[in-house]
Amino acid sequence: MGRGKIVIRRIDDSTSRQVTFSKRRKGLIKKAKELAILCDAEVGLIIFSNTDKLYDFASSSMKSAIERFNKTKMEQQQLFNPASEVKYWQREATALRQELHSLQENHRQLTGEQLSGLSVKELHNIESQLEMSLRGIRLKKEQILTNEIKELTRKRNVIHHENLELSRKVQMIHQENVKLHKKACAASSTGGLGLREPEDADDESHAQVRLQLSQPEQAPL
Amino acid sequence: MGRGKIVIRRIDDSTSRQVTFSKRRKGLIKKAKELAILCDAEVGLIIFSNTDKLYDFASSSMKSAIERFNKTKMEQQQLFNPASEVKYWQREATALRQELHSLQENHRQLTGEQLSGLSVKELHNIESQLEMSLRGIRLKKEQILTNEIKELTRKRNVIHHENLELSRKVQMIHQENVKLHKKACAASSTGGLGLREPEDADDESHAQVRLQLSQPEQAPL
DNA sequence: AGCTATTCATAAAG
DNA sequence: TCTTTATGAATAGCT
Repeated sequence: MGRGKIVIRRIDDSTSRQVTFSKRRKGLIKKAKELAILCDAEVGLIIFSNTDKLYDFASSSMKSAIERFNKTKMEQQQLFNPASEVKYWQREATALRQELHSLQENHRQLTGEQLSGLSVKELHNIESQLEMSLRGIRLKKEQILTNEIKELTRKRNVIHHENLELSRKVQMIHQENVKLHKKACAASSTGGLGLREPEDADDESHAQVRLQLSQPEQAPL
Repeated sequence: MGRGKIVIRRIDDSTSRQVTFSKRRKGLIKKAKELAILCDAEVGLIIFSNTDKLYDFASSSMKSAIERFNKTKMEQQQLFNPASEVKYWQREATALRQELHSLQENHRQLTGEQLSGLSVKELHNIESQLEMSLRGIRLKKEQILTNEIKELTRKRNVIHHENLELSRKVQMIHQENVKLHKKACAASSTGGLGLREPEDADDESHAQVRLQLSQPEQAPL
């Protein structure tokens, strides 16, 4: 699978050998990973370059792979002198792993990743469970949204009332000014000068602006 | 590198998984050998199938590879002396516990047990995930049911055809009997006795029963 | 390190 | 499992 076919024998040129090692090592580790995942296998791979550099891959852990290997080969189980504490932690890890696996399976089923080997009845149960979960999720979401809407409505009402209050005050001030103005006019006409009655002053024109908000309605739900 | 592209994830179907395992294991071991020869490397490969069967390859010997691995690792981080071995397993347990907790939380959320503290966005994501799961479940269920319906339809057709065949045979037998009966009558009238021509005998009356089934229709879906 | 022309590995089907 | 075949991947030989 290259520009040309090659014979499988030690590559003499050290540079080429190094390059090929680098490429093929990567490929080998990739394939080891794929095998472990695709086929649910435990894989341990140890590679020493001819310059004594170590590269390794283990689907779970190399320790696990080696121990399993030794156990299976029924060889020296005394390779690591097992203190009782070690055994304790090993058992702990085994138990946790077991629990993890069982939960992972359940999770895969719930996620719909691993549905083979399930009966219609089992599928139906999972379906029901998912439907219930979905109802729960939606209920919770609606609760949150409802609360947010309520809160917003409350704030809007507060602001609306503040606005009404302000409008009223502006109105009052405006009327006060009109009264004062009329009195002033009466006073000036008594003074004999025929001045044109002025419109509202520019300063006061904003009092005419009605900060009218739409009426708050009851929030849905 | 096959008829189609595949995603690297656990193969659900155990038969396919087994087939793929067999092929890829061979390929992996071949490449491990090639790497060892081409690049003058020491390679050790341990593979356990998900049925606990061991396959291995070592360029020199597995013992050598493992010992060299342990030696290198020990030099690197003293991992396998008793004191740090305890620490190793403690770390292992901690990591597993962490993974377990995270998965448990995810699971609880998916199940709708623990929804507090989630934002609407997060809830929406979970909702989408659940909807996808549900679609998967339903698809799978429908597949199974569709297959069962197909199978039943097939069987029904087979039985229907068998029934038609039987009806035909019964008809033939009936007609044979009618012919024989008429001959017998002719013979007896030649004999001069004015006997009344009889109806079909009781034994033959069942030949009239038509075992008619309703026409099989195409199954839905 | 990249880049292709090739060879290889293997997914799917029988 | 073994074979066949179509295709996607890996990689040998160059730059």
